Amino acid sequence: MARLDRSLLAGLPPFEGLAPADLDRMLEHARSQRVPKDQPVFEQEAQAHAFFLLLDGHVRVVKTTPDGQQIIVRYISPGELMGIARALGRTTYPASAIAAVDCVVLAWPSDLWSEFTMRYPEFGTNAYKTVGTRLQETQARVIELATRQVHNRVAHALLRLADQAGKKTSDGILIDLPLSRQDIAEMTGTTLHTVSRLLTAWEEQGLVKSGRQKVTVVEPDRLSRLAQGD
Amino acid sequence: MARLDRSLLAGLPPFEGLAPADLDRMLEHARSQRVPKDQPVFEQEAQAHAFFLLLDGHVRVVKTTPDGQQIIVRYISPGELMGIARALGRTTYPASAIAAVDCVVLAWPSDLWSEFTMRYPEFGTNAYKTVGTRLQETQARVIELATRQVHNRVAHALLRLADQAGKKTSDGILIDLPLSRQDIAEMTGTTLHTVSRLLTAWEEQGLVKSGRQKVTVVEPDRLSRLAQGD
DNA sequence: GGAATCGTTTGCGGTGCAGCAACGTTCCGG
DNA sequence: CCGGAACGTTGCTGCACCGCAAACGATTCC
Repeated sequence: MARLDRSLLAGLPPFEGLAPADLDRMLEHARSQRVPKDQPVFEQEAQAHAFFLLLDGHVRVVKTTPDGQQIIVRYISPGELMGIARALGRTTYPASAIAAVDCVVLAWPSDLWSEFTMRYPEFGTNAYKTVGTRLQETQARVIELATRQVHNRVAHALLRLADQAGKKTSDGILIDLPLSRQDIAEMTGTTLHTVSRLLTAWEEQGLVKSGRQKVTVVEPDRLSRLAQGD
Repeated sequence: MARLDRSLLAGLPPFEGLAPADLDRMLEHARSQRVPKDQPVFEQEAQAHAFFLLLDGHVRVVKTTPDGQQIIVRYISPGELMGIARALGRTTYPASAIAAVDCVVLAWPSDLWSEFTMRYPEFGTNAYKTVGTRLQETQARVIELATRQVHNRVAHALLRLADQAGKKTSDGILIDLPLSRQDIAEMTGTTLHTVSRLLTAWEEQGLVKSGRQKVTVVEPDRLSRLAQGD
């Protein structure tokens, strides 16, 4: 097991306000782990034996319906917790988490969850704040699905991704993870065909540039208007 | 202020596992309040000065979009907490809560939230479990909106309401609160027109009976098949 | 370097559902 | 008891979007 450096983690949201000594104590129980691209960190319905912190990379959280359709619930960025089934009062994972690129994660046994939240209340507070935030985000998504059209939702999804995983380039903001039309469709509740048509149309208007598993937002402002308004 | 009887509250989910003496201490700070039908318990964007427990009645939690569209987030039943903005790390209410019928609620000042969750950890645990449950429910709704057709969603919504506010009658399960076509539409992300068409079609097939602001589920099983399957 | 695979594009047809409009029905208040 | 408001129904029209199918480029793997 690699030696864990406290200084890399002290600033992260889940550990905000936590005493350095307590952070060290938590890290003693953590296991660092590499997860290659397209490999699962954890899988839907499996026993939640561990919870995780993403250190590096990007993770796709996916729910599969009984009839096999997939929905991308969210993308996890470095510094975020995931697989915190215990915080939801569950013993199994409600979704699968797939490494979108090669990732590094920290893993703790789920048994430690209640101990951590009790012994380190700052951590507990931060964790529950995360759940609260995700509830609000998810509710916003319900609203969007119920009231907005596909092109609004796709534009909004691209903006969120650009914000979350964007990398400045000469062309604009490159979404720095492999992102297929199918992925975008599963984020927005549509089909890859419709996404493809939208992207080619937007490319003609100079709003975005896109290629195989790759999207660059060229004009965030105009895209933002597309997302909200009209 | 009416005298509050502990025995009426001890069994409720939010107070599960809480010592009777602690429950009494919490009730000392509570204010009981009548809310007439169609009146707000709290309103979206307003300062979250209080959190509530519904004692009697049914409350509609509604979000209004910037452009004025409304979405019914959920219905609250007796024994449930609501307006717990503090648990989400917010200072304003993310939605409005409207009494669907004459209601009785218990109200506590929001300032007591952190005190309660710290001093009575069982209450804190229960409250955060509520948030976790709602996150899962909301995510299930995202899946449904993204993958199922309108008639599936409407059927499912009716079944949930029947389960939550159903009253056995000779005809079947009456949803025991005023429920307009518009309300159902706002729960499922469609229009009152489509809901009306669906209900008349289902009435012809003997699945439901419905009238002005009133729906009775006659054949839950067949409706359930409509909700999931085909 | 050629074949197989995967992601993408694009045309075409079909349809689920929204939007509008008109009308009917129930309820309520003066 | 009457008039109006609120809720519900229903026909028609349109179109946003899906689903299928076929073809095309880019990648990967022998």
